[in-house]
Amino acid sequence: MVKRTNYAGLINEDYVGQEIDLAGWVQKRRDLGNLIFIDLRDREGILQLVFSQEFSETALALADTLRAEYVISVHGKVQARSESAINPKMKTGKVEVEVTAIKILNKAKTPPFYIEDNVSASEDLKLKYRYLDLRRPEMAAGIRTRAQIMKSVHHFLDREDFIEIETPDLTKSTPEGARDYLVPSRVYPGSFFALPQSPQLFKQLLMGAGFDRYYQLARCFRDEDLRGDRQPEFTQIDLETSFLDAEEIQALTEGLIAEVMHDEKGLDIPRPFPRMDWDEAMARYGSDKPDTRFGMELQDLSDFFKDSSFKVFQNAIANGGQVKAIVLSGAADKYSRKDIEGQQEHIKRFGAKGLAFVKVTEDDLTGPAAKFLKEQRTPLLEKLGAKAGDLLLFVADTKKVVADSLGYLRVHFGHKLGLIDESKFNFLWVLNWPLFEYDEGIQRWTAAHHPFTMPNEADLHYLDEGEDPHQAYAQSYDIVLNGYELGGGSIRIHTREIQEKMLRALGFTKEKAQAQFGFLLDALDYGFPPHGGLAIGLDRFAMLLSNRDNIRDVIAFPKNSKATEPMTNAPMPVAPTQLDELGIEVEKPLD
RNA sequence: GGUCCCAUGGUGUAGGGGUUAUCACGCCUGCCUGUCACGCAGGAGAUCACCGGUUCAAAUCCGGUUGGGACCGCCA
Repeated sequence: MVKRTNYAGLINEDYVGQEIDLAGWVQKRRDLGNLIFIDLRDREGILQLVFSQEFSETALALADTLRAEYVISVHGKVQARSESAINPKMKTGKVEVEVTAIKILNKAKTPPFYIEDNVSASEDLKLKYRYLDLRRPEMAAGIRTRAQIMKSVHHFLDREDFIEIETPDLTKSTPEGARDYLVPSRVYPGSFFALPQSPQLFKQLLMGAGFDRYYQLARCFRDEDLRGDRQPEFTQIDLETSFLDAEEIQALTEGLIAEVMHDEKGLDIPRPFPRMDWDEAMARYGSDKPDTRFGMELQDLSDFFKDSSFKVFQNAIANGGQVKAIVLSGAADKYSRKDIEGQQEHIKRFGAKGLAFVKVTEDDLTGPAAKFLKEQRTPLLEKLGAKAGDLLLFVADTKKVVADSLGYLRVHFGHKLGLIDESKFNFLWVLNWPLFEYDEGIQRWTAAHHPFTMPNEADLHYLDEGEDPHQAYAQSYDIVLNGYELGGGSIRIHTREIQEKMLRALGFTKEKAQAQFGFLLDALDYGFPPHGGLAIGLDRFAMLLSNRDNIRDVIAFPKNSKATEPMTNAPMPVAPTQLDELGIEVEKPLD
């Protein structure tokens, strides 16, 4: 086989006159009889090849037998196309290669879907033939964006004197957090390793070991149901530092992100990034990861409607809830009553009992709720900054239901109304999270971030016996990008005293705490430095920089939404002998 | 665990009780020397996901199963 001299996708006018050797896939054949055009595709792009008896009779004959996705190598001369033959839609459209020799390296069956961007094949089919899907330029681009990010991260953190350290994948199951993926131990039947949900405790222990600045592109595993931005295995840009406070860690993170944005997008993101307290984010956006590319903020009308004749509003307020609204500017005529009632169905998922709405006309309000609000039209519009032509949406309920519902509607209509500038990258720090959150399912308080998060200094006393720990806020911070939680971190607890208090507040007895986290508690006794860190979701970062809406698109071999892998058919039942060795008996054999 | 949606040639689809099962792309054959969504002529290709029910008659209606997608719960 002849050595390839160039990538097809990189050939341009500079190469005119040169003899080159290319290798790649047949994207398209256009057979005009004694003149055949082949679009040759390789990892860098597509280039037109010309076959004619003028250049080679043999090559022309072989070109006639080419089909889509055949793998070929060619030798030929780069020529400028005549003015009328230039294709402005192609990067290589000013040139073509006159082929004097061709070798068919392999044939191909007709692929089950077209190898081109914007294919409409089902997700399932594309995953089954993932190696074909990845041939599509937009898919390859996502994978390469991911690689670029990793490269920038290595460069930046290496320059900042971080030490890359690997932590175990076979580790210990922990009761807090997500469901573990378990790995049975052959040597100790009945005992299991767990795959790490994150390297959290190991990286803290590395601080205890004195490494001072650690990082890792860490694979993490969580056995929970999937979403567009969640896969059971994913990668974190994981870092931890000693002796830095939250602001210093944030500044460092901003440097890291700015470098990635510069390298990958050529953008200079202004620093410092905007910051917002968690309470404020929830109040203004109904979300702990607000998309700040557009306004339409939630406005609190609880005081305004305190004495309202509208019973729905009044009752919600009397029961300790809220009334909030969003203003859809100029949208009064864009949506029918039916459209809005459709949205009402959507927010029932969040527990909302209803969605009140009015359309603002020149001197009136219309819609089902109008009669209750008409009298207050002028002060209401003034309070909301609304005007004729606007559509007002109200939700009256508990604080959480109001935030979830209006938070969802804000994002939904923000997209629908085209308020979002898709070219923007709005980074935002969300600070001062609650230390705990109430888990309705198991009826107890759990760590909002994780159990090793340091409370705010002023809130430390809430962890004391007899106090209400649930009022405490944490020294934790999330980095948000365009409405996605890109990453998060915190200052960690570095004394045994506070860590024990924390575990007690979470319902651990002293014995259980020692059994589960004894290795950490003991380590804290041996001169543990103050420390903190953060982890960024590499998959989400790559997804957002590639303008995709599913992290599958930036993972070479992802799972489908049912947590299986259609190409290899994993997971699969295993041979009984394998189970015997592990001392495992399966209740209901699957075959 | 729950809710909603989808399943028809290789791919995307039309069809909502009786059809020769629609169309486009793709595929195959032939013709064609400037195409790039090539063109022209012809052709092949579908147990309408599976099982059961209703009916004289089911791709179509009903029930279930399987597979897939989105969301809630769950998950940082």
